[in-house]
Amino acid sequence: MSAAPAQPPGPPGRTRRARGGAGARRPVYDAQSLLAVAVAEFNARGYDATSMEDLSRAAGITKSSFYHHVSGKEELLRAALERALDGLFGILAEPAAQNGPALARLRHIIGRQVEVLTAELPYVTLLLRVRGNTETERWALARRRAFDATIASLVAEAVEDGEVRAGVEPWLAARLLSGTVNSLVEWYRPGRPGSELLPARVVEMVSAGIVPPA
Amino acid sequence: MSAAPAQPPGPPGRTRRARGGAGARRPVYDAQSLLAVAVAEFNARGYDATSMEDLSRAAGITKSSFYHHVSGKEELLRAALERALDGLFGILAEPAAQNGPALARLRHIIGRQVEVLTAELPYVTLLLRVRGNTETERWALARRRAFDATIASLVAEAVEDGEVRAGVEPWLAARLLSGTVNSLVEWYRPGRPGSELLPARVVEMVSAGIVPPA
DNA sequence: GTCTATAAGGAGATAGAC
DNA sequence: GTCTATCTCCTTATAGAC
Repeated sequence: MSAAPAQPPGPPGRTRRARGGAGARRPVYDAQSLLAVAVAEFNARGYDATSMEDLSRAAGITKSSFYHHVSGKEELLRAALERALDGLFGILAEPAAQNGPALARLRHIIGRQVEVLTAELPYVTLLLRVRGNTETERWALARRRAFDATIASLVAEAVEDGEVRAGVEPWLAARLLSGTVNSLVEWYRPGRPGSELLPARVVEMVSAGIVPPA
Repeated sequence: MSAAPAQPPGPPGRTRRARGGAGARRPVYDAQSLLAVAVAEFNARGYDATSMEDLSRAAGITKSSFYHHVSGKEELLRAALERALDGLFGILAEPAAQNGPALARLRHIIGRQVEVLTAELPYVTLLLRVRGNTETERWALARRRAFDATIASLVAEAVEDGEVRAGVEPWLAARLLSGTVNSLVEWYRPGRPGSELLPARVVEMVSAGIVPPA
C-alpha cells in the first residue's frame, strides 16, 4: 500500500468542465472529450507510437490548438489511467466486496470487474498495456498490483476458510483469474446484444470451468 | 487462411549462424544472440519506446556496430514474431492435435501452449503485445487470429459432439480460454521450481474451474 | 567489426500573430 | 481558440575511416 499511493504524481485531478450545458456539439473540445479521443488513438496505435500530431488530427484541430486544451501527452495518459483505476478501486469499496464470506465477495468482485471493464473499456485497456517507462506509468502499475494483490488475498482467504476445494493453489488461481477477466479488453466490443449477461457468464465459467475435464 | 499467409513479409528467415561452435562467448554478436537481447529490451520498454541506441547499448557496442549485424529494427521484430508463431503453429501440426476426439485434442493443445509460452516466453510476449502499426505487425496479428480461430473451431466441435456440457457458448469459451493461457506472459518467470507441472495445472483449472461455484 | 560523424526526418512543446 | 512558424532533441539509418 505504501508503495502504491492513491494520489497520482503530477497535478491532482482537475476535472474542469467546459461549460454548464451537457449538450454535445460536434467538434468537442472540453477536457473529457479530448481525453476520449486521445485514449482511442493510444489504444489503436499504442501510447508510444501515437504522436501529438496524431491526436490533434483525430480531434480535428492543429497540434498547437490541441496544446491549448491539454498540457501534454503524459498528462492525458495520467488522466486516463486515473479514471481506469478509480473504476477498479471503486469496486473494492462496495459493501458486497467488504462483507460476507470470502468466496461470495470474490464472486461479486469478478462480476463487477467485468462490468467496469466493459463500461470503461478504453481506459482499462490502456491501463492494462502500460509498461512502466515514466513515473506516471510506474504509479499506475503499482496501483494495479495493489488491486491484484487484494484479489489474491481474497482467493487465499477462501481457500483457508475451506470454501474452495482442496488442491487449488491460491497464487496460481488468482493470477489465472485476473488474466481471464482482463483478457476481455482484447475482444469485447460494446453494443453487441447480450452484453448485460456477460458478467454472470464470466463468473460461471471461471467457476465451473471453461472447458470440462476429460 | 488466405488472409494469414505462413510466410512473413520481407526476406524469409535467413537464420545464419555465426560460426560452427555452440560455445557462448560473453559478448555474443551472432544473429540469434542479438535477437535475444533486442527482444528482452522490446519487452521491457515496449517495441516503439525502444530505440536502436537502447539495443546497441544492451549489446555492449555502438549503434553503428549494431547495424553491421542487423538490418534494422523491424527486421528484428519480424524474426522474433516469426519464432513465436512457429512455436505456436508447431503445436497444431502435432499428431495429438490432429487425431482423436475434439476435447482431447483441445486439452492437448492447451497444455502444449503453456509449454511453448514458457519455453519461448520473450518471443511470445512480444507477439501478444503487437498492435498492428506496420505490415510486419499486421502479418503477425493475422497469423495469431488464425491460430485462435483454430482453437475456437475446436471448442465448437467439442460442443457439437456433446463432449462439453450444455450451456457453454463456444465463442465466449474460446476467447476466455485463449485469454487465460496467454495471460501467463504477464507473470510467468522461468526458473521457479514446479514449472514443469504448470501445463497440467492450467489445463485442470480451465477445466474444473479456477474458483468453484457458490 | 568497430568506431566517429552526420544525414534526414519526426517528436514534444512553445511563440506569437490573428 | 486557432493558426503558422519554429525550437530543440531524439529517431532510424548510412558514410567512411581504421
